[in-house]
Amino acid sequence: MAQKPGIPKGTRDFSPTEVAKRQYIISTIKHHFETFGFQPIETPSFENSETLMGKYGEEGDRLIFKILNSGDYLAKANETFLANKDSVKLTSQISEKALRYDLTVPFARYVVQHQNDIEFPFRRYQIQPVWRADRPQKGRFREFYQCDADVVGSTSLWQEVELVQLYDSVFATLGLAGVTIKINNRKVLSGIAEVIGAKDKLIDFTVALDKLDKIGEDGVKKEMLEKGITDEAITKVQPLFNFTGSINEKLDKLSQLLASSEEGMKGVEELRFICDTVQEVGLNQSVLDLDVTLARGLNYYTGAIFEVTAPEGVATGSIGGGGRYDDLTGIFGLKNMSGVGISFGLDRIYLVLEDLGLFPDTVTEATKALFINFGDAEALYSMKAIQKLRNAGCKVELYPDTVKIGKQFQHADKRGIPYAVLTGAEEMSGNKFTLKNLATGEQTAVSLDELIAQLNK
RNA sequence: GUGAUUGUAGCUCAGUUGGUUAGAGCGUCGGAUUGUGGUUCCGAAGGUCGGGGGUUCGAGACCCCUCAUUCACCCCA
Repeated sequence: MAQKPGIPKGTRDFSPTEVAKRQYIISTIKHHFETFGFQPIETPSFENSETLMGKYGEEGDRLIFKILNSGDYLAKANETFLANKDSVKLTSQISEKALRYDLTVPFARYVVQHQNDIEFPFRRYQIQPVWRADRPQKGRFREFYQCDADVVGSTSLWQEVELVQLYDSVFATLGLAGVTIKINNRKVLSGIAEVIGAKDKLIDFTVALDKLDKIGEDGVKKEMLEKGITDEAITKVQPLFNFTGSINEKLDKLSQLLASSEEGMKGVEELRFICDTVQEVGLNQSVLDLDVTLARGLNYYTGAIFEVTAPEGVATGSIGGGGRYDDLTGIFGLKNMSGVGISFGLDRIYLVLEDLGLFPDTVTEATKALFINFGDAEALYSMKAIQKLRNAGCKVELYPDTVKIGKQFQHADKRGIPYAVLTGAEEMSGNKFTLKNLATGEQTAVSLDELIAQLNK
């Protein structure tokens, strides 16, 4: 028991079935990315630490997996830091590389590094694992996949419109009804903070507001007070706690609230354009909703903010998120390069589809028919047919050992193989094959051509 | 990082106030059944009770430490 091998917490092995299901989601997402004109890139699993550190806030830095330097890494370490157990300072000396924390920052690095070879606006997608040194819990892993689509080099709000449509297309194809695409705008949040005179507390303010549906109105107010936001300011945002109505009604309310804030009004205008246009064009299945409490942790967003939540009743956090970032490449020295992107949380989408039983049966089907092995002569006869079947694109295989027929059937059954092919002396003499449907039990004698036709259906 | 939770067979779990040789279901393997599986019946294998220490005549059970697990918070996909 105790000696049984294991894997690090927050990581997972994937069985053949699980991989098949994951591939199904990935290929759906990929298909839609390409339909929308995005091109794939890949970046390394690990980056130089300075590329990642400081981009996700203090909390983010703590959650980045650092890679120890090779060789005698303590030799160069500062004695004082070591003696004082100053982990933060020591880390920067003994670790120069780190596992990527998301795909957006490496993408920004990529854009800056390859700016002369890129034709802008550049639409790229990227589907790769990322790592976070988090405590795992439900729907939360230390290694998980992100599927990102971003556009850089255009400030046009048509990009935001398209990204909403992209979300909608993917979830419609996956058969996931009742998905809500929530939208907000950083400028609106900034505007609110400005109007209530808490502009310096923007982050604290938004983080608290974001928790409204979780801890309730009183909880949010309490947290805001703890963070030093005044009673007076909280009174001013009172309307936000009961912010209901249609998108247009909400936008009108926001206009009144933010009338004195230039930035806030800009945000409202942006939201109005995106929402109006999306409604005009229409969505397949998803619902677009304006949620002023939507904040998201990443502080590099400057315009639109997106978050996608699973249908009600499914216990999972958000299954996607994204937004507009006007200056992400700025930190790497490339100014005026606005980008906007969205991300799909593969692992969480998997959990939701599994929960709702939305994986098509065909996803996990592998081998179509198993040839029963009666002996070497029969196996040779089978193998000649198998070669032709495979050339014709049929997924078939021969049971490798001459064991009891029952056992071979059982094997096919457990593998979920739908057909068995029997080739004994009888079949060989008539140049036939006995094809048995394992679900119904019915079996028929067929020629090779008929076999190919049957198994290719 | 904070607060809880649970560790007994491959899996899911029983196990009485501390008391002989630690059980069940499912799964695995063998047989009934040498050209017919998924049903049924019979049989078998499989355990350092997470690890270490302690209390006791006696510990799976009680105490301490430790490791692992799951969940919530922080944060986030």
